[in-house]
Amino acid sequence: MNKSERTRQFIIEKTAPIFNTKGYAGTSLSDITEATGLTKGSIYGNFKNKDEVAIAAFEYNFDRLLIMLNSEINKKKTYREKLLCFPELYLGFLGEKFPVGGCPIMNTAIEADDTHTELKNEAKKALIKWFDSFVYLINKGKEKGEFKPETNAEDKALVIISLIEGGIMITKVTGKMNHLKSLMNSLKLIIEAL
Amino acid sequence: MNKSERTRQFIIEKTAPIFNTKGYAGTSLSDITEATGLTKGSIYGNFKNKDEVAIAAFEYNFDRLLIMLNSEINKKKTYREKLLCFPELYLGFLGEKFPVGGCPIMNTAIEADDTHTELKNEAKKALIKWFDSFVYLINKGKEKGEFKPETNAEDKALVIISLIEGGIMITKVTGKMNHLKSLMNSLKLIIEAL
DNA sequence: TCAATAATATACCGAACGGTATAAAATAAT
DNA sequence: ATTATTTTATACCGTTCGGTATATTATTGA
Repeated sequence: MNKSERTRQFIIEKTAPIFNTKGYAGTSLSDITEATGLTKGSIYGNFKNKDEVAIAAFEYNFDRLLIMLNSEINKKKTYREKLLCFPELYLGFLGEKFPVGGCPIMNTAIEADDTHTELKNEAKKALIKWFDSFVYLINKGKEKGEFKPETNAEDKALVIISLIEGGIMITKVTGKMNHLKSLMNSLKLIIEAL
Repeated sequence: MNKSERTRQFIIEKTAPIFNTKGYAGTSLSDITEATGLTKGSIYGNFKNKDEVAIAAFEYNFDRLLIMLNSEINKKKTYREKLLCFPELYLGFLGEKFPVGGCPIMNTAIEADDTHTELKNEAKKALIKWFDSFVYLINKGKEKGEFKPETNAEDKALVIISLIEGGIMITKVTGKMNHLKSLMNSLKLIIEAL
C-alpha cells in the first residue's frame, strides 16, 4: 500500500460512520475534512468528488458487516444454525460489531431511492447480494434435508430481511429494545419452522 | 379558513411529496418556493423556519395515509378481514392512494433517528400510533373469538409493520414488484394464522 | 368605502456549500 | 543525494444555503 492508497483507506474509514449516520445529503465536505484532519486538497487528490467518497464509504460499511456476519456463520455446522446466527447477532446491533448509524443498506436505500441513482444502485447490489446469500443458505439446508422441501427460499429470504430491517428501524426510532427482542424471537421461530 | 390558514395548507400540500422523496436535508427552501410559486417572504410569514414546514409536511403525509387505510378497514366487518386489508392495499403502494416517495414513517425514521430530534419524535409518535392500532385490532379479534387466545398482539403487530416496511424498501430499491407480492403473501398467511 | 391589519414580494445578509488552480511539501525512483 | 513525481495545503471560485428587514400589496372588519 503506497501513500495514496493508505490515505484513501484512511478517509474511507473515518467518513464511513458519518455517511451512515448523517446520510449523503447530510454529510458535508467540512464533515469529511474535520473527521480526517485533512484539507480539501487532500480529499480531492484522492477522490474525484463527494459522490466517490460516499460510495466507497458505503461499500466499506457493507463489506465490514458482511465479513462479520460470515465469520459467525462459518462457525456453525448446520444451515439452521447458520441462519439462527442472525436473530442472535442482531440483538446486539447497537454494539461495536455493527456499523454506527444503523444498517447501511436500509439507510442508503431509503435516502437514495428517489434521488441518487448511483448510490441507489450500490444499495440495490448489496441488498441482492444479501438476499442471494439467504436463498443459498436455505436451499443448501433443503438439499441436506434440514428444511422442509416445500419451503420457498426466496419467500423466506425476504421475510428474514424484512424482520431484521424492521427491527432496526423500529427499535432505533422508538428506543424500545424490547421491540427488537420480540422481532428477533419471531425470526427465530420462523427459522426453526423452515 | 382565512387567508393564512389556506396558504399554510397550500404550502404543506405542495411540499409534502417533496420532503417525502428528497428528505429533510435534501429539500431546500428553493424547492419549497418553486413548488408553491411563492417567495421566501411568504413561506416565512406562515412558518417560522424550514423545520416547521418539514414537520407539518410529515404530519400531513402520515394523516393522509392513516385516513386512507382506515376508510378501507371500516368497510370490513371481521377483524381478520380488517387486517387483511393491509397486504391487499400495500400491493398498490406505488399508486396514487399512497404518498409519493414511500412510507413517510420509515423515510423520516431513517433520516432523522441520529440527527434531527424533533423529526425523529414525530416519526416515533406516528409509528407508535400505527403499532397501537394493530395491537387494538388483534386484541379485538381475540375478544371476538376470531383469533387464537395464545396470539401475542404486540409480537404480531411488529411483524406486520416489518413486513410492510421491508416490502416497500426492498421493492423500491430493487425495482422488483414480485418481492412486494411475495412479502404481502407472507403477511396474508401470517394474518390468516392468527 | 376606507382605514387597520395581515400577508406577500423584494432585496439583501453572512455562512456554508462543492469544487479547483496552484504552490508547497513529502514521497519514491535513480 | 538528487531529481522527478506524487501528495497535500492554501487560497480562492461562483453558487446556494437558511433566514430577515422592509416595502408593497391584498385582505378584512368597521
